[in-house]
Amino acid sequence: MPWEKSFDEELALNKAMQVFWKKGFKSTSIADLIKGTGVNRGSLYNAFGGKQALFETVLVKYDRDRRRTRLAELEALNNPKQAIFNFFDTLVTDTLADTEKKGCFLINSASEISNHDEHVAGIIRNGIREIEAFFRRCIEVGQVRGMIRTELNPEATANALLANLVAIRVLGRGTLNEGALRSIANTAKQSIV
Amino acid sequence: MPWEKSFDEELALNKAMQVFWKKGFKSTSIADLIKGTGVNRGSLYNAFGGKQALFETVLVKYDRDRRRTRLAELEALNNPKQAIFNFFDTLVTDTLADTEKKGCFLINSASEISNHDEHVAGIIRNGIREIEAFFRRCIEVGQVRGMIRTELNPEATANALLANLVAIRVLGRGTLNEGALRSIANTAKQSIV
DNA sequence: ATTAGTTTGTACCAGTCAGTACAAACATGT
DNA sequence: ACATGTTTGTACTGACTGGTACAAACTAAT
Repeated sequence: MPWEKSFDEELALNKAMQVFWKKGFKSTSIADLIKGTGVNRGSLYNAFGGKQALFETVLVKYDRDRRRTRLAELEALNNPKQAIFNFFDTLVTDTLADTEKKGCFLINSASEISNHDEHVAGIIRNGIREIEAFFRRCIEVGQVRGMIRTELNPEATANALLANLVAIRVLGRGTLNEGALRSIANTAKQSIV
Repeated sequence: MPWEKSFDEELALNKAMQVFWKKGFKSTSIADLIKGTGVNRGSLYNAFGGKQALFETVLVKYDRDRRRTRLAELEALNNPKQAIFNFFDTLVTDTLADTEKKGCFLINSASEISNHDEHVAGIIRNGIREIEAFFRRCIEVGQVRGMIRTELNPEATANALLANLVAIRVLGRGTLNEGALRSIANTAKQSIV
């Protein structure tokens, strides 16, 4: 009967993710994916469909495995103010340590959103919206517990935090230096104390 | 002796700018540029060099004709607080009116900065730095004149304004809706009152 | 009218693009 | 040992990539 695949599908997806993450959809060629994953042409098309389908799979995987688990992790701290502080501290640390200047796959995709169809755009919008919702929940809970200023509008403040996140991710890929990035992260943190 | 060009070089550059602006460097093909400018292949290479050279020319032109003159215009108001308010109001208006979702050419380029060489990266960084410097000058002058809170750190606040600008430009291309964009612009304005 | 110096249009190049076709390789079930 | 049905590697497709070559078209000076 069937024959087992000679490659680890999960591993290949993760490697494909790295390639798309670093280069973006348009700049990634099938040849790049073959090289990056080690999976040959036939198997790649057989297992994942074409470039578009693979990108979508990998973006959803990123959104599920990284963004979602990361936010759940922070929310599990059960300390909303610390969650937001932790978020921005880690954000800057990661950005500075990221020698490949990959940034955030979701936000990178958002900035080339016009290259994608409505379905992918929906995945992106949803991911971004959930980040904003995470910030909002943190603020609301923090306010109830008296850890965050109650005069803040949770919605507006969440949007402001989102804006700072996006700017750090976009400009952290080679435009701004460490000092400026830290400054923005600091503004984000100060906005809720 | 020589023969006058049959096309308006300035006009062609502006049309080429539109194409690169909308699609980005990597996604723009020579065929796109020929169609967009109306200039044929031979003349295009003759007048502007290759794709890379044309992009650089057009980016510098944008930086000079748009970013620089816009900031000079605002600075000429001689009312720093109003300049910043005006900046963010116009920013949102423009973003919402921008049916092509082009965003800002400079910031678009910053988000694909890894596709470019060091020279182009320098142009981008310089443009961004000058925006930040504009914000900083506005804040410092505003503080001297008692129009802006003196407890604000001009540098940090300028970076925060820059962050809000970038987020509106990036997420305004199809990720966020009007309400969220206005919310971010409002946060920016509120941060200096 | 001839010449000189540019510009213009088109044909062409080699390389790359995403995607397909398909035979050979293969491990399992009989 | 054989049949089964999937996986794998490679050759190939036609379209597109950025860029070049070059003859024809052209204007201005002689």
